[in-house]
Amino acid sequence: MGATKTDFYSENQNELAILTKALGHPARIAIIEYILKVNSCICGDIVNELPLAQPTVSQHLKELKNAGLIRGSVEGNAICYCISETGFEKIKKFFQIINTHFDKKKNECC
Amino acid sequence: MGATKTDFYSENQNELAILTKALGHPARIAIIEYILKVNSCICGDIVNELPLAQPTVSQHLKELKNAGLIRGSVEGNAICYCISETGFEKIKKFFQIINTHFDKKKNECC
DNA sequence: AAATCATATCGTAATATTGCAATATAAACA
DNA sequence: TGTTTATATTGCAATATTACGATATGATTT
Repeated sequence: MGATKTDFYSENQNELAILTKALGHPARIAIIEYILKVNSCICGDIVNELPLAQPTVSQHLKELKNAGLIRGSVEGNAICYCISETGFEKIKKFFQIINTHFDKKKNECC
Repeated sequence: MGATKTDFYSENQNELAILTKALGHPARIAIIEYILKVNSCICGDIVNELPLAQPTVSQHLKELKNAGLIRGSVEGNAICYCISETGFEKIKKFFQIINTHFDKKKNECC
């Protein structure tokens, strides 16, 4: 018990869940919004922006990176983070399907 | 430790995190996709569709409903679930901002 | 080479989530 | 009224997440 039955679900379902789960924390939403604002930044910038310790921010960045929502490139002794299109493209497709649902069927419901 | 510092983040950030968190599980993605396919259904239909016990499905439905992603209306002794626009509209706005980011700045990055 | 700066990793405590058996609730039907 | 049907709630075990201090790594600067 307690462990998600990942094996049962489709690859696409698991992938989508990983992406949305990565966004499912206010700190990570704040990080994404901050990067959107400044275009690119380093870990230390986010530590100054959020009420979290450096290891915590580093961990959140790791999760966003693993999900494919941000990208990090070595820039001297720092690491420059920016938004990655690959992850967001996949989520975008999912929401396009939902929009189609509302448009076509007008969401007729009980 | 261990508890999210909800107080610090903006209402919009917390709300977005709740919505994406609710989608951040393959079972709940599967439930949303199933409802999209059949338009509306009852809890028992999902129990037959997924490898999860009835209480587990009920719990996932509760989370999706609390987040505002689905709606449930009493239909005799069953409850009819369908997709709710309110929740998805909020996520949609967030992704529109991200799309603007890619369009305008062409995501110039280090 | 030593100090500094930036980030990652480790270890751990607090908390949250996942899943289910058992049980409760509530409507429909015989 | 008793039974069936459909869903929700409770309680609990297993697991996962969140957060941070301490520490490691690795590049830059003095």
